[in-house]
Amino acid sequence: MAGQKAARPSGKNPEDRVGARNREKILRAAVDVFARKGLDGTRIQEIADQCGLPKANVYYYFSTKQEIYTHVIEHLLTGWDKAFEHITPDRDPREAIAVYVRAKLDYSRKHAAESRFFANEMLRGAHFLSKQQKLHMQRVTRERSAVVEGWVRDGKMAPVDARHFFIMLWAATQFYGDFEPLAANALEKSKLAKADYDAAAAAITTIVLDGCGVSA
Amino acid sequence: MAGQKAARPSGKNPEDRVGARNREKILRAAVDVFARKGLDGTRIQEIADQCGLPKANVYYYFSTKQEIYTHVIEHLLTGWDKAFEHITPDRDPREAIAVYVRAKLDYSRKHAAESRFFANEMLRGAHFLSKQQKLHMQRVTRERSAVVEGWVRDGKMAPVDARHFFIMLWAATQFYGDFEPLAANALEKSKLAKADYDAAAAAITTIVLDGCGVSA
DNA sequence: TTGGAAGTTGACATTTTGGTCAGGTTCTTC
DNA sequence: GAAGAACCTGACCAAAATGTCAACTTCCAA
Repeated sequence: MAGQKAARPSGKNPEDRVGARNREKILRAAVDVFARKGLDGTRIQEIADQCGLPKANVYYYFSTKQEIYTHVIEHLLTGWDKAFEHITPDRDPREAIAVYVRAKLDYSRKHAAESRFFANEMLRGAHFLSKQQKLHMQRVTRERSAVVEGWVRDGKMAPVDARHFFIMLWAATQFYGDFEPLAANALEKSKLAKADYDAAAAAITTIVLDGCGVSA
Repeated sequence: MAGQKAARPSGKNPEDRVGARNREKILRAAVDVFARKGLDGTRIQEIADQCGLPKANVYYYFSTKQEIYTHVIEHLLTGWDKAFEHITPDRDPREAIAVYVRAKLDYSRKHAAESRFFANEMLRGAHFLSKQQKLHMQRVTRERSAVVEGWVRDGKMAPVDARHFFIMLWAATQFYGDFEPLAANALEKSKLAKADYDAAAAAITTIVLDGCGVSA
């Protein structure tokens, strides 16, 4: 009875091999558990349970817990700069920023586990990010900051510091997903609904674009 | 030789007793370790090492790890609403908000461990916050939101959603301390200096107060 | 069809760690 | 100065978790 499993496409090409799919399964489960419990709080047994594999089988694919963790990071960083693609020179800044905020908030809401995992890793000092990964993030940030700086040069925006501007947007948009309990508590709700994210998007966009209009 | 320790004021009043000071020492060390490692990542032995007490002595004062954790939360929440005191109805909103941002960023920088500990707890779902503590935070938020709403009514500010406004300020100001590696990386530095916090304060204040001045 | 590679798994060895305890010292009070 | 409270601590223990292994099944290519 060992090795019993659901019907699968017989593995002609490597991507279809049982191994590839099991790796995926493990990684998916791992994101979730790591996000909730952190690296040390996570028990391999729990990852195993969550993806319906025996623990020893998990160890067949990954030799240590840290190896799983590292792979998860690698996996996640692929989608990190996705929302940035809305920030392009040809676009109207007003619209581009609004769309960016929406996209980020959407990601925070729909991929809360990934987002939290990432936040957790940062909170811990980002020890598991490779030099290369950091450089990638730097490059992407630099590129998109240049776009904002271009807008400023063209007189389409006030002269804001582009990097701090992005940091502010990251912070605001991640907050709702990552620190959901705090945000919900502040809004006096037990948990956030989609409507709250919509309100957040509206508020952030308004404030960032127009300021809070205080009389000078 | 057991019980050997430095000269101390003989304990006339309870606050001076060895116990009180040791509890403090343990709690101080605990904030630091918990902030770096999280609840599960923290070994009592490490807290013990950090405050120069044998592990068994730590257990003399606190019977479980969670008890230490809970005490730390209690301890921290005392200072949570400190920065809020700048938000008062009689003040000019422009100035009050600027000062608030400064104060929060200052706290993030100077008490990075506390701030991270708190973020960590939120990230994990705030399981260890008591109902009472949540209510306290709600009340404080509600009060200060009312102040902002007052400013809006008086025509001193544009009609922003006060709660989301505060959430945004929390997010932005905590980010630099809590996610230092990410912020530093974005600014292409190895670590943040005071000057970076100053720049952050300036940028946040400008953006929030005046918006990024995009042409409508 | 057959041989080796890939995958599976229960049981086990090892290490780590939270927590206990008994026997001590030091402090305070009367 | 004596008794009891407060405090200290090395040596343990039991539970839990990581990681190993050897025997097994399934898959695939020739």
